[in-house]
Amino acid sequence: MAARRPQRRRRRPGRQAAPRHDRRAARREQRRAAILAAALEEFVARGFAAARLDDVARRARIAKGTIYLYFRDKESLFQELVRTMLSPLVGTIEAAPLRDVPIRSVAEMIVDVFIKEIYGTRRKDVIRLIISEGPRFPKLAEIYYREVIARVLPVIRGRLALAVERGELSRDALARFPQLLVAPALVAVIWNGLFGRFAPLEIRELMRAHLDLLFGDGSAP
Amino acid sequence: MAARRPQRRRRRPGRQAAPRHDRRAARREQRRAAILAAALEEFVARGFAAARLDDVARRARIAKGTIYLYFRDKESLFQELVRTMLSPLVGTIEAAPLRDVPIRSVAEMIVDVFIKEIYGTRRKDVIRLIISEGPRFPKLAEIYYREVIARVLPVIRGRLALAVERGELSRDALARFPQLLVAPALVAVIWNGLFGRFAPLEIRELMRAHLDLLFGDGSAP
Amino acid sequence: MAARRPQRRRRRPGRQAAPRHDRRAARREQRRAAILAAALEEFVARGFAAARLDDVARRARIAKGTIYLYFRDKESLFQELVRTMLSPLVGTIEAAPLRDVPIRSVAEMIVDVFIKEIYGTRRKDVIRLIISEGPRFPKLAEIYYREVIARVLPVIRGRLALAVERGELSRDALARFPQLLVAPALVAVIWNGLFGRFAPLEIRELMRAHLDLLFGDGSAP
Amino acid sequence: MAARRPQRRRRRPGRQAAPRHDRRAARREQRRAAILAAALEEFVARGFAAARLDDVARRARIAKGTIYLYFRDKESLFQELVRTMLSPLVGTIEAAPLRDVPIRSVAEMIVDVFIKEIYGTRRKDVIRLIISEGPRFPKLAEIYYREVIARVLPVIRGRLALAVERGELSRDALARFPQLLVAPALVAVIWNGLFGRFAPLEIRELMRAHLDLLFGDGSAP
DNA sequence: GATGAATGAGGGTTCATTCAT
DNA sequence: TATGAATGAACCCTCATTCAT
Repeated sequence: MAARRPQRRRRRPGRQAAPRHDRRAARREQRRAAILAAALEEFVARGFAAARLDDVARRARIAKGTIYLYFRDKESLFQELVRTMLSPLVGTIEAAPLRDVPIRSVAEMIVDVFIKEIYGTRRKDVIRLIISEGPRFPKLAEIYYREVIARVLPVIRGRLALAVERGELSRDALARFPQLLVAPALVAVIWNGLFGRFAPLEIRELMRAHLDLLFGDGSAP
Repeated sequence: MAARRPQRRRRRPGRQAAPRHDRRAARREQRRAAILAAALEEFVARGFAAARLDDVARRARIAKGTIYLYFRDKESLFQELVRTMLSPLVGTIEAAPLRDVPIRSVAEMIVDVFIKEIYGTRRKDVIRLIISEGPRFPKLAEIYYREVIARVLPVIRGRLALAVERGELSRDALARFPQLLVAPALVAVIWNGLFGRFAPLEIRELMRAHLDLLFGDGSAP
Repeated sequence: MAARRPQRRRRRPGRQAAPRHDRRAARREQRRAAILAAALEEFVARGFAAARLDDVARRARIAKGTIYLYFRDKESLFQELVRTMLSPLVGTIEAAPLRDVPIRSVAEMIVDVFIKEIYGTRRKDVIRLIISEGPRFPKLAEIYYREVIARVLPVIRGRLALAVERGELSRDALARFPQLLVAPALVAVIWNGLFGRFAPLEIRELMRAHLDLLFGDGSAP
Repeated sequence: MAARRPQRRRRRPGRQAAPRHDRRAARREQRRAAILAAALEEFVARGFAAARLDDVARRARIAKGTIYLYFRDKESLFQELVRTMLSPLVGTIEAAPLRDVPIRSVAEMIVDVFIKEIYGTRRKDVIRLIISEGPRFPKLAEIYYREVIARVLPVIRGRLALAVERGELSRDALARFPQLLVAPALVAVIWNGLFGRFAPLEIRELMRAHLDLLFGDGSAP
């Protein structure tokens, strides 16, 4: 049996179902993901400056030097982390059929996405990281703005403007400041990160109350 | 009897206006303030971990070792900074005559205080610091919660509950989640810190729109 | 079966005499030794507190940080130094065939070992270090007591007790206080460390005189 | 009564029983002694390098700067400490009527003095300090040698030589190496400093055994 | 590619010494 | 003379980055 090991390593010529190239690329992608996952944990736990690449490497079960084969330096790793975590989310929003449902449902959808895809995942920690480190890394804030905010906000603002046009909304306040829609959700992220131990803030209740204030709760005209 | 105390402190009139002891205490307070001011700049600019006490000292025009005559260590300096910056604000809110004005005015007052005393000052940076560093410094979050949140929030919540009782508010949403009142203002602090260069958010406009959503703008029933 | 282990270690003959792993371990051991040697010089020259790891590194021709790859911290380096220097000596004493030679020869052997293996080597400096720093590093004194004193002393005491039993010694003074045997040698170490410049103490002469006092010099009955 | 305080400060002209000068000198001497006492504690507890003048000052209940009014610097303070502690002892030995008592009594006297005046007092700690720090402070070792060793040793050696001459001693070993007389006592100081917790060494018993070995115990010829 | 030993700049903290009061 | 605040050099230790294997 031990004699077979060498054979496994030599590939029979002309038979590769998956070419060596692909398998390498897959392995590479796997490693990259492992590093990013490890980096997320460490950056979240300690902040950018205090996180140690040594710990990232250990957590990803690779050698410290290997990180530099995948990322130029610590800051670059951080940037890629943010990009990787948040970009997929943008598609979800952009693809949502916002025009075809009542505005209150649109708002509920957006809040739901925030709660499920951000508050309920590690993404909330990434948001916290952006808030924390953004001021020190202009490039980070810029990436986030360009790749997330600048793509999501106009979509939402557009739908809200349409709602005003259609008479679904009697005021243009929300259309002018779409941030008002999710502001409490963001505050919940921060609040629970800081004060969750003392006075946890139930984000679902909070947002229901918020939406009731914005749209009425249906119980009364 | 109490009237005599001041007399003991005054030395013979016309000899020394400020005795040596007082002058020292004054100088000490001045130095402490200078260090705190310098620390604020550096912590805001670089975050806690990356800020260098060397720079704090240089900025305060003192020697590095002098910092340790006023603060036990870097973390202690940070804590004192937060305490010093935020505590005075609490009194303002606590002392406000909230019960005797209509609830919309109360809300406007609170928003005004936030805009003038936080957004318009260095305090907004302290808030940002707390958000950034709080998760890593449980003690910091606790201090802030105990000394600020836990003292201000009940006052506001109480007034909002009273408003519900009095029929000033038709829903109890705000009373249950007073955070909804200032959430957008906090978001404005964060937003402008991150994206002010790309898309500044006018906090006054934002909060007027917010209050209009909550209370109506008076233009329409 | 045990015979196969060596085979597993030897790679194919004629290819690599020393596999990479062994070479690394050897290099590691070499470095460790270099650091310990450098630390000995510096600690002896300046004492624990005043010795600078910077100088240790320079002397060992490595970077400052490298020390921390081999030793947890300064104190740990110090402890390892003491352990490394003294432990090998213990075996020598334990293995000596004390029971089969006359007690005077035993005493001479012990004194010889002290002179050759301690007084004649850097170990005397380590002894001085223990004396100097022991009171401040209880752990150090404990290590030394447990690993050296507690292993050597009973052996010597046992042999002396046997000598009393056998009638080789007419008094039990030495058996009760074996320290009396080497006390002058220790004093010589200290004396020459302090006053060698003014009045060197010839340890061989001193110890011969000492043994003569204890056992007689054979010239007279 | 309070009115008298100012009067106490003004001295009535022409009446000083003790002139101002003397009282100042006395106070000065007192302070100096307090500093030395405090320094002894601190140097003994932490060693020269690790002792902090801040602690010395606090212990002496003076300001840190005041130390520099009495001693040039830390090292100078250390030297003066050693000098002050040991010099008085020398007179005791020099003045002892060594010639008129039997040599065994002389030896017992010397041992007694060591036990009472060194082992039983803080002087043992000073001895330990000299052993510890001497190699790093040649001046210290020199002072000790010149002021203590060089004055005491010849006296003892002389008496021992006389004993040989008189036939009180059959060998000249002790006369040639008077250190042999007190070596075990010195070892006891060191031993108990290091290992007292594990295996205290009873210096009186030890020295009695030692003297018995040197002179016989009288029980047998 | 992967490793992990090695590097060395950098920062928090201490403390002997100075000096204005 | 006495004080104690202030200084700043020094030193331990960390960790991002490099590089020989």
